[in-house]
Amino acid sequence: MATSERKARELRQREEMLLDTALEMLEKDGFATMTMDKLARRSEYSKGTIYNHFASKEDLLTALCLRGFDIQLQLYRSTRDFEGTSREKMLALYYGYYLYARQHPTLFMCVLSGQSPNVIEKTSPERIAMRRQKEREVAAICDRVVAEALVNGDIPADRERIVGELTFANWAIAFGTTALLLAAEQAYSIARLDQTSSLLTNAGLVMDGIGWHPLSDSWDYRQSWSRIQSFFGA
Amino acid sequence: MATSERKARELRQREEMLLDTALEMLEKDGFATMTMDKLARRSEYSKGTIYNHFASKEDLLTALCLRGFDIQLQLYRSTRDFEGTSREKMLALYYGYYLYARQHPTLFMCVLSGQSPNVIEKTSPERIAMRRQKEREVAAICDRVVAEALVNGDIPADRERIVGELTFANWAIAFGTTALLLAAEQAYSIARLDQTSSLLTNAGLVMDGIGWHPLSDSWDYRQSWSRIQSFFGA
DNA sequence: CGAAAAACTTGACGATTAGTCATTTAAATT
DNA sequence: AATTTAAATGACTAATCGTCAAGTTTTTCG
Repeated sequence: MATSERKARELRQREEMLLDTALEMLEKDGFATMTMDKLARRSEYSKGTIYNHFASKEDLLTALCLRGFDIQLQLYRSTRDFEGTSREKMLALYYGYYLYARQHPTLFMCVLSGQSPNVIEKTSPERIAMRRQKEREVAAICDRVVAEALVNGDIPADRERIVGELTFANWAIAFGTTALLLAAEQAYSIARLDQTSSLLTNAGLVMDGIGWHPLSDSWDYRQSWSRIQSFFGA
Repeated sequence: MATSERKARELRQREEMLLDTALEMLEKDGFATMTMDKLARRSEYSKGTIYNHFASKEDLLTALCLRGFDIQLQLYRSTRDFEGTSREKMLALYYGYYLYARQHPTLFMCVLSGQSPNVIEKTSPERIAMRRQKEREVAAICDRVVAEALVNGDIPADRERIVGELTFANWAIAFGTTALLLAAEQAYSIARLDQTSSLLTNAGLVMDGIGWHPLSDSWDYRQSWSRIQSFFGA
C-alpha cells in the first residue's frame, strides 16, 4: 500500500503547513484574534479540511504547544555538546529556556494556557498523550544534569535530595522568572539586558541554595553566561 | 447633592454584585464559558447596563484581577501581626500567596492572563492604573520585609544587593512554584500536601541562596511553616 | 480502461457571542 | 405637573466556532 503511505505523508505535510500558517498569524496578532476562518482563508483550504486535522481550536492550540516543546527540546538537546561543570550545564538549560521564551513568546504562553482544563477538555486524547510525552522528555534532560551533579558530588548528598525535587526547583525559578519578565515586558517595557541578568541572578540563588558547586562566590558565572551565549550564538 | 452621592454608591454596589456573580460563574466554569449574556441573565440586568459598568469583557476580567490583588493584599497585610524573624515573615508571605492561589485559582490565573496585551488593550485606562497601583502595593509589602532583613543584617550586605532584586527573586520562585503546581493539579492530579511542601522547599532554596539568616540548616522551617499555617487558620 | 466505491473537500448554515444604539422608562428638577 | 436629564433595555450587527449534506477527487477492481 504505497499510495496510502504517500497519502499519510501528504496529510502530515499539510498539517505542518497549517501549523506554520497558524503560528505566523499567532506571532503577529496573538491567539484570540487568530480565527479558524482566517486560517482557512490564508492556508487556501476550507474550514472543513482544517477541522479534519484539528478537532477544535483548542486542539490546534495544543498542537502548537507540541511545537513549543519541540523547540525547547531542540535547544536543550543542543547543549549536549556544551563543555563545562554540571552547574554550567544546568545554566545552559536556563539559557535555552530563555531563548525559547524570547524567540517564541506566544508559544511559551500557549504552553502555559494550554494546561487549563478548558483547553484540555477540547483536545484530542492523542495530542494530550503527546504533550505528556514531550513534557517527560524535557524533564528527563534536566533530571540527567541533576543526577550527574549528584553522582559527581557537585550537589552535596548530606541532606536527602531527590532528583525530581531539585529539577522542579530549577524549573520553577526558570519558569517564574521568565514568565514574569515576559509579561512585564509586554505590559510595560523592560529592557532585554536586564532580563538575562535577572535570570542569571535567580538561577544562581537557587543553585547556591541547593549547594550546587562551584558556588557563585567561587566562580564567575557571568563569564559562564557569556560563554553559553556565544555557544548558542554559534 | 445627596442624591448623586447615593446614586454613585448604588452604582458601586451593583458593580460589586456583578463582579460577585461573574466570579461565581468563573469559579464554576472558567473564563471562556462565562459570557456577557449569561451574566446579564443571571444578574437580572440587561447587557446594556453591564456595558455601562465594563467597557468590554476584558475590562471585566481586569476588574476581577483587581479583586485578586485585593485578596492577596488582605492576606499579606494580615501578616503584619505575625511575630518572627524577618525570614519567617517572608515565609508567611509565601504562605499567603499560596492561600490566595488555592482559594481562588481562577482569579490567580486571571491576574496572569490579564497581563496579555490583548486584555490590556481592551481595558479602560482607569482600571489599568488601578492594577498598577495594586501591583505596587503588593511589591511594597515584600520590599519592606526584605529591607528590614537588610537593616537587621539577616541578609548579608557583603555582595551588593538591591531590595527590588531580592523581592523579584522571591516573587519569581513563589509564582513559578505556585503556578506550575496549580496547573499540574488541574491537568493531572497532584496531592495538595505535596504542594505546600514543595513551596516550602523552593522558598528555602532561594532564601538560603540569598544567605538569608537563619539558614535552613540551623532552623526548623517546617515548624515555622506549621506556625504560619495555624496563624492563618486562626 | 471504466464504473463503482471509498475517501476527501467544500462552503453554506445553525448556534453563540461581543458589543452598539435607538427607544423606552425612570428620576430629578423647576 | 411639566420638563429636562439620566439610565436601562433588548433587538440588532458582525464575527466566530463547529457541522454536515452535497460535491469532487482518488482508489479499487472487474
